[in-house]
Amino acid sequence: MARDRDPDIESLAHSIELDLNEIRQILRRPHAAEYARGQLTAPQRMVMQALFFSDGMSLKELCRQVSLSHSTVSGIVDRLQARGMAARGTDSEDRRLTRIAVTPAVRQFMQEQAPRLTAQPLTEALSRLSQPQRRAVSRGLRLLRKALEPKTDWG
Amino acid sequence: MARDRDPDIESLAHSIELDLNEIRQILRRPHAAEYARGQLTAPQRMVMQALFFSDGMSLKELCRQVSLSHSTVSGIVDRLQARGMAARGTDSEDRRLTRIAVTPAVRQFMQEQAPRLTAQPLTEALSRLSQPQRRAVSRGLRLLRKALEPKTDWG
DNA sequence: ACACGACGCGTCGTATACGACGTGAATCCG
DNA sequence: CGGATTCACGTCGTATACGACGCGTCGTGT
Repeated sequence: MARDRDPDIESLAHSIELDLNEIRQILRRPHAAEYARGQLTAPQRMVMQALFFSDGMSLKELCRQVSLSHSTVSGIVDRLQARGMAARGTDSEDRRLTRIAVTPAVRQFMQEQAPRLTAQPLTEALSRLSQPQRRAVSRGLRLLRKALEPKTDWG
Repeated sequence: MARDRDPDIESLAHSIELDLNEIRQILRRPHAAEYARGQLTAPQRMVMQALFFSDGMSLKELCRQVSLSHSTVSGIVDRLQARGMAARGTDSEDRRLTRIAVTPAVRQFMQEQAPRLTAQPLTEALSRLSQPQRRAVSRGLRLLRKALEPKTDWG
């Protein structure tokens, strides 16, 4: 079983793949333009947002929050650090951990700009939808994510 | 108007962003493992799939089909070409166009492997869902994509 | 015929994005 | 208590992914 090659599902998978590609592309593009002044790309903004709402966290925890591999996040933090927007420090409890946090100087600035850190194109797009439509989008994504998660046990 | 900062929508946008990230990550990972023997990454597979179902197409058309910028696709075709799986040729009608097609040698091989070119993790995930759930996923994505598309006119 | 703008493509620089590997620190265990 | 294992992180190599730039080609207008 499960080897039954269902053309309908495969065609649906293809169409979903294209939708995901286009959504990803649209979400990536405006960010670079919108935040060009702040020099923040979409992933950088996500990392800064996660850091801002905490007072320092390990790289591992940061990876979990943004759903990216540690090597990717490490590179992002590198650039953030080079710009003086984030700082690395060794945890005093466990010297394996790296404590990553936004710099105090930036923290003040972020406090005012925090609302602008949210994904604007996405927010605007959602605003154009009705409440039931928004729920449909959210539900569809959560369903897909759940179905994709390997560890999830589907009784 | 439209400047009313709705916390609900922003929170929803954040959650949707996380869902999209995780979906993307899951879809990217298994492909590398699944098609490691064929040396095909997910974008390479998409390009090959598009090429296979046509007898040569321009880079522009290829970009449109996979929703990627021409510079990205150009690089992917470079690697495909280096492996001898795709070929470039100049169009005789319009010398600006580059005619991209799968090599005849690979075409024979692809004919047998074509079914395996579909996104397997996605297909399997969708198989685990019921028909109404699949429709909910599809509908949610289409809604989001439509809402994100800038050119779309929303009466 | 011929500048000239529009178009398609290749390339470069930069930023993701990941797996694999190495290093050092903490933990486990005999 | 010392070796093995595990863990967190940094780094490397490769592959996306994009905008910007430049080149050659086409279409247009005069």
